[in-house]
Amino acid sequence: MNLKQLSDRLGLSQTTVSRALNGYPEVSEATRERVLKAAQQTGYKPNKAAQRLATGKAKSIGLVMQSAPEIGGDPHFSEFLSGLAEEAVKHDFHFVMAPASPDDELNAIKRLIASGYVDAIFLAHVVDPDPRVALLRSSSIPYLLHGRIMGDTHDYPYLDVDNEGAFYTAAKLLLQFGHKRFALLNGMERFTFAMRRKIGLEKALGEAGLTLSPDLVHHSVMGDQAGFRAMERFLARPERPTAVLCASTALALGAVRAINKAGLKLGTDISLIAHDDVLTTLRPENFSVPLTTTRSSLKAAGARIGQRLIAGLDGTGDMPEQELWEAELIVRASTGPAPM
Amino acid sequence: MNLKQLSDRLGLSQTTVSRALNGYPEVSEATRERVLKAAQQTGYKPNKAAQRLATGKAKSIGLVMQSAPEIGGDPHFSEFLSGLAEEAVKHDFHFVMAPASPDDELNAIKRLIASGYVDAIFLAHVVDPDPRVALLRSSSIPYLLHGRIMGDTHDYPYLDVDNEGAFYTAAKLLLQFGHKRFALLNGMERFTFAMRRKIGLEKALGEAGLTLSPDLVHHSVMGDQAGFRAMERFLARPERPTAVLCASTALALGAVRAINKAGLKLGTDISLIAHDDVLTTLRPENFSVPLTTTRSSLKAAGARIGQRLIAGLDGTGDMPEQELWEAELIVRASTGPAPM
DNA sequence: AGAATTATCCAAAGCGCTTTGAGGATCAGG
DNA sequence: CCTGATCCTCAAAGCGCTTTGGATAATTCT
Repeated sequence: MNLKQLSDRLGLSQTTVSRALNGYPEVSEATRERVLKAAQQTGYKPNKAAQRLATGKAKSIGLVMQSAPEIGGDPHFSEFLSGLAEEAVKHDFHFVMAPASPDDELNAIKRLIASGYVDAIFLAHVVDPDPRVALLRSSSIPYLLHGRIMGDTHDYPYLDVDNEGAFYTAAKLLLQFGHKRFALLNGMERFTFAMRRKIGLEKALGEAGLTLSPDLVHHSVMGDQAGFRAMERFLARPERPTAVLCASTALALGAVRAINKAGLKLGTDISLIAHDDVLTTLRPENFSVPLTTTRSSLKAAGARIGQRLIAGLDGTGDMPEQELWEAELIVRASTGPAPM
Repeated sequence: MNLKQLSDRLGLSQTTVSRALNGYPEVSEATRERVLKAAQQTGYKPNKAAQRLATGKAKSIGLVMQSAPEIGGDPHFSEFLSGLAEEAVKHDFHFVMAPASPDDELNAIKRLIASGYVDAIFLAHVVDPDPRVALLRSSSIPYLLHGRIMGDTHDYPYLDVDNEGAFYTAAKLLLQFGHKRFALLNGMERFTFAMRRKIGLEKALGEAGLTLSPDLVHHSVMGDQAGFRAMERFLARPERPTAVLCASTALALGAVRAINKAGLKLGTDISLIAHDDVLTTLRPENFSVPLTTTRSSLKAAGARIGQRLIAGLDGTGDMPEQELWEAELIVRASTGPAPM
């Protein structure tokens, strides 16, 4: 069923039907009702591609999804997506996901923009320098980053968590407890969120006259396996760390296992703080020793990004261009005084 | 840059340019090369919406994503998606995700079909009866299910894991070990995969003259928290189970924690087998006591589904309509003889 | 050389929608 | 009864692409 058929059936012109459907004032209430009812009955749904072609708007936001094996089943990604989705569904938006191999991401974005399929583009996993950001900047399509590039230039729209501040605060707490030897289980080094977390930690240590030993820093995907392995290595060192910062609860899961296996007691022999993205499947409060965390909901970030993007497109937008969310420090049992 | 501009610039007609670009034979090699080069230089990318409108094909597959809070950040979903994506990227397909609140899913599918944005539809989280399947069946759009409805009718295309067989086999192993009291930590009751797993377990028990106590069956989302709580309840019962089947490693994670907390030894006091979807972030072999599992990669399923869907659209397809994958039983340390 | 192919290229229609610029009713006021 | 204003409705153009049915130029055959 298309517009023509529907209007023929109603004995009206396509114009009138289209206007009735889209809420234009030039059509009488009686007619509008008749049209609406007929559309309902016949199950008429406008063809999006045609609509898109005619209006230039598509109520859709695009995202390229890196389909690297390492990033594939990332629960962080899906958690974020679910927030985005929740917001999208409210406004009848959908997303177009263009999967791309990592080396082809730039082209994927170009294709996505040129395709005319999307009204706006969202980007995550920011690195530095990030050619994708440069591309978006020079294109005319609205976009929004989850994360920031490094440096203090704020001439692009983003939503980010204050990762530096989060780990700075976390480190401060551990320093107060008298810890001196810190380890860091971080995400992939190329991502700016990981860089900033490291910087936050180093800053706090620096203020206490300490430095972060490169041997006690680990960068990897944020899975429990990586956490376990890295932690085992850390614990095997002659001077093992007494305080650990983890970039995710998944890493922490592995780390805790290594700690248990080594016969150490979490919160006593060794303190740990993890960043908590509030993943539905892995809650820090449910660890055998509940985890102290810096918390910031990924899902909420997704929802907020959806909101901003959509509002921007609707022209409703009077949104801040940049947003920096503070993470909450939630103290639980995994942190305690440094052992003597 | 659009077709008209490009052809003007080349002094050719749109027809010729279009044909050159799409590999039709009616154009000389010299011209084709000239066109291709110009397209390259100007960065011309055909407008997908227009292409779609003209051809009816869009190289895109649609999926409605339930945006229920419970299902939101499901790592199973993203694991699957990553497989799908990997396959899609190979063939330059993309997906259109239509988020939908659970009570509106049917409409979301209808909209997606009518939108003309997608060439095929994929569905997961099959329930029974599943109105979505009925809808797809009666529509003319190609589709594919991940999972099956109940019963033995095979008149719709699907890819499923033999969940019944997997849990049957798992239960058999435990029965051989002399276990008599079984518990089941399952996914949401309404999903057919959960139903089938329960059936598999019951069948094995039935053959041994045993029955599954309803008090030792738990249905919930597959997160560690739910696993922990349910397991704690099970262990608090006067006659606690000696064997547990878990529908996911995330559930198992919680269950194991409860077991540890109760001071029981996994693989000795209590045996556990989990279904392993091969999530990147949670590997059963990395549990403190490595988990015996029934394994079937979700990601591989995603890839396979992408492959079938795409092949079907290309007409390349000579694919089986139905596929049932057997899960492998991988025995590790979490299973052992029933305690005396 | 003239006719019949064949190789190239083109004009125009059409996909389903929105939107502009007018035209036909309908109603009130003179 | 006629005029101007107010509603309502319509025909047609256009969004950017593919594709059908010719046309023109180049090539081959007799």
